[in-house]
Amino acid sequence: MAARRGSAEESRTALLDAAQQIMLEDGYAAVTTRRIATEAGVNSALVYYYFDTMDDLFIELFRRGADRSLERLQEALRSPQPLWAFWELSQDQSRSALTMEFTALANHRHSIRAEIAESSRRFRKVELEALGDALERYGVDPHEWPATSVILMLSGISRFMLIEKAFGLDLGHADTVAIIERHIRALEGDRAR
Amino acid sequence: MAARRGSAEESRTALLDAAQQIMLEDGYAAVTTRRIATEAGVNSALVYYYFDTMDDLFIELFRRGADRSLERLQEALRSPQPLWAFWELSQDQSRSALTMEFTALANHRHSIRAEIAESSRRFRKVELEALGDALERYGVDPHEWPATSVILMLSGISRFMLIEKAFGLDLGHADTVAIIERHIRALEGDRAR
DNA sequence: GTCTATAGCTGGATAGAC
DNA sequence: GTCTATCCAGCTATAGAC
Repeated sequence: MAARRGSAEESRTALLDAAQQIMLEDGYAAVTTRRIATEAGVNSALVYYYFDTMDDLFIELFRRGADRSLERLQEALRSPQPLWAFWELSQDQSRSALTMEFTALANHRHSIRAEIAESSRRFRKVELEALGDALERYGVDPHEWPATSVILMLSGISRFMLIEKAFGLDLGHADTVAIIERHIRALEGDRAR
Repeated sequence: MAARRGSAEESRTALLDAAQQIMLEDGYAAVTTRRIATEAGVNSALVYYYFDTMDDLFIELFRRGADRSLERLQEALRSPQPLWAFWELSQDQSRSALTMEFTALANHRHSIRAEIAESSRRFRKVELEALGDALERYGVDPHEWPATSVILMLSGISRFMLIEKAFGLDLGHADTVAIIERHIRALEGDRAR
C-alpha cells in the first residue's frame, strides 16, 4: 500500500487509495489529511500539493470510482441477459458501500452533492437504454412496467438489503431474492454462467 | 428554540432538539458540543452534565426518535387499511432523513450500530405481525409473497426514492408509486380518507 | 443547574528548506 | 516532489466557582 518516492503520479494514487480504504472502514469523517498521508506512506503536506482542498480530493475520489463503475455497468449490460447482469451488479457490496458513504458525505459537502446527482443521471441513462430495450424485446408492457420503475425497484431493494446486511440483519432477504429472480427467470431464463 | 434557566429537564430536551436539527441540516459530523449548546442557548459544558459522552447523547437521541416512530407505526398499522398506512408512512421524509444520518453515523460509532440493529428488529417484528395478518386476510399466498418480502420491498423502494429526491432526482418516481399503489388498491381498495 | 476557564488533542492549511 | 515546522481553529472533556 505504501508508495515512497515513486514516479510522478504514484503518491497521488496512493493518497486516493488510502482515502477510499479509510472511508470504507471508518466512514468519511475519518478521512483526514494526516490519516490518509500516514496510510499512503507520505507526508501530510503532500495532500495539498496534489489536491487544493479536501473537497477536491473527495470529488476526485468519487469521480474515479464512478468512472470505473460506469465501465463495469456498461460491460455488464452488454450481456445477453442484461437483467440478470444488472441485478447481480446491484447486489455487489463493493460499489454500494462507497456510494452510501458519499451519499452521507453529500449532506454537508455541497460540492459533492452536485457531483453525485450528475453521476446518478448518467448511470440511470445507461441503465435505461439497455434495460428499456431488453424489456421491450421480452414483450413487457411499458405502461404496466416502465423500465425506469424496474430499475428503481431493483436498485432500491438491493441497496436496502445491503444496508441491512451491514447491521447483521437479513430477515426476508432470501425470500425476496427468490421472488425477484423468479421474475427475471420468467423473462430471461436461467442465468447462464 | 432557546431555553434558558428553565425547569429540570428543559435544557436536556433543548440539547437533544438542537442535536437533531443540526444532524438533519448539516449531517452528523456537524453535531458538536459547542454547536448544540449554542443552538440550545446553554453552555457547552452542560452537555457533559446531562450526557457523559457524545456517544451517549447520540444514543439517547436515537432512542427518543425510535420510540416516537414506533408509536406512530403501531398507530398507523391499527388502520383498517394497514398496507396503505404503512406505505404512506414509509414515504414520509421526516423520519427517514434522520434514520439515514444515524445509519451513516453507525459506520464509525459502534455503540450506535448495535442500537440501530436492535431497533430495526423491533420495528420489523411489529410490521410483520400487522401486515402478515392483513395479507393473510386478503388471501395473498404467503409462499409467493411472504410478508417479510413485501415489507422489505416497500421499505427499500421508498427509501431509495427519498434519497434520490434529496439529490433533486425523481426519474420514474411517479410511475413507481403508481405501480405500487395499483397493487395495494387491488388488495385494500381505494385509500379511505 | 449553569457558568468560566482551560487542558490536551486533532484538524485543515501554508511557508519554506531541500 | 517531498519534507519539517508551524499557525490557527475547532473539538472533547474536566475542574471548579457560583
